[in-house]
Amino acid sequence: MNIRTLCLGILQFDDATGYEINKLVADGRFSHFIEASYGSIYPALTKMMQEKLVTCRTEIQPGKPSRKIYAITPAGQEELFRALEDTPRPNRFKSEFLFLGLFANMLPADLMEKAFTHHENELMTLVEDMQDHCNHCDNPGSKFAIGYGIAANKAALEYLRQNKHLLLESDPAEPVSTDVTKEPSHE
Amino acid sequence: MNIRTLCLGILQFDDATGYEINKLVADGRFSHFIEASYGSIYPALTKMMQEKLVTCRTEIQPGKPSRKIYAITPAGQEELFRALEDTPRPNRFKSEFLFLGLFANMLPADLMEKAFTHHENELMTLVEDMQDHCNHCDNPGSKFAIGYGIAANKAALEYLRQNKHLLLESDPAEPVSTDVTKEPSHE
DNA sequence: CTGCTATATATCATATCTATATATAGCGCG
DNA sequence: CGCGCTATATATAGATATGATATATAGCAG
Repeated sequence: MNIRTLCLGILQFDDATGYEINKLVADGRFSHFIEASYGSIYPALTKMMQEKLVTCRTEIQPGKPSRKIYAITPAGQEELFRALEDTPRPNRFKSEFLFLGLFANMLPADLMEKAFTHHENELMTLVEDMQDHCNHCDNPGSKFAIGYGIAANKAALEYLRQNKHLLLESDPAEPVSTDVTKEPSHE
Repeated sequence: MNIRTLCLGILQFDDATGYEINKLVADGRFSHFIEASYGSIYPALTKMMQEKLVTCRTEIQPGKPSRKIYAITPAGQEELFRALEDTPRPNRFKSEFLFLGLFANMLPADLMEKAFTHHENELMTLVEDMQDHCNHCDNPGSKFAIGYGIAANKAALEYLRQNKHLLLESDPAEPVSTDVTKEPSHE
């Protein structure tokens, strides 16, 4: 699945400008599926217009750049549904925060604590935004997707809260097990 | 955070060849942090060798391409820990499966069902592999990361199972049963 | 003995991202 | 009232990364 399919999919729901598509992919309702940015969206739209997969009407705005509003054509829909038949690629999850965690014992404690706090806030905000968004959403596919995201991120958040002590060597006050034979004093 | 930092981070734990780094990033212990592939790893290593951030010793194998084993230098460690001070970028999660879900009501039911089954199996395998991996893992940072992944993906899997009916046009009406016993249908 | 997988380096064409240029409007702030 | 900031809107250059392939050999299954 590529940028073309993403754009066609968005246009299948509603006509849009390149600017609007970018917003939807960066922040909005289409931000959890496929990555894209200006540099790929505008060329994709231009090319698909040449191939008659989309049409474009120009809305002149006095004093502002004209809005080029794209709409999907029947040929575009064919291409879209053809592409959707391919087995979707596996989910992609990448976390720089977790990468940082690999080096927890080699880094200053305050740096790690700052990172944990930051990440926790990030997850909280994300879950709240998604829950908010979920309420103002009627499309069942979107609702399902957001629900999926809420479930996964809530679980991650809970895991984070319950296990951060494993990397924040902070609370030795409450040792988990008393019959450990090995001295954990190394490093 | 970029490919350079990723490579330095891997080499911080152990010397490795470009081939091995690629394996670790594609499949292995370092597959949940930052994306990379041959085309970016080899050039990064070459450049970092010129900059003395890594060293390279060549191990000649008769009949096979020589192994170029890279090791991090003190300057490389400095660069690594410098880079780790930057606030990690937010987690990235992208799912083509969820994108497909947006069009559930426009696509053939069997296509959607196939996609759901496939995705469910994918998640199951992933969770199992991670649990397996978690047991044979001593590094606390790695353990934490895998635990995080297990928590999130288990929640996603559970959500999937409990909500797939929302997109699989559940026909909750009793279908083909000629038997009118009260036995709840299951399959 | 053929095909497949694994080891191992390397690069090319293509795709994509990041950052910027251009232009205007509106808003808050001192 | 101007200053900076944000938002709207298109577009692209340059840097970066991906995906596929080339090269070469070994081991294993059928």
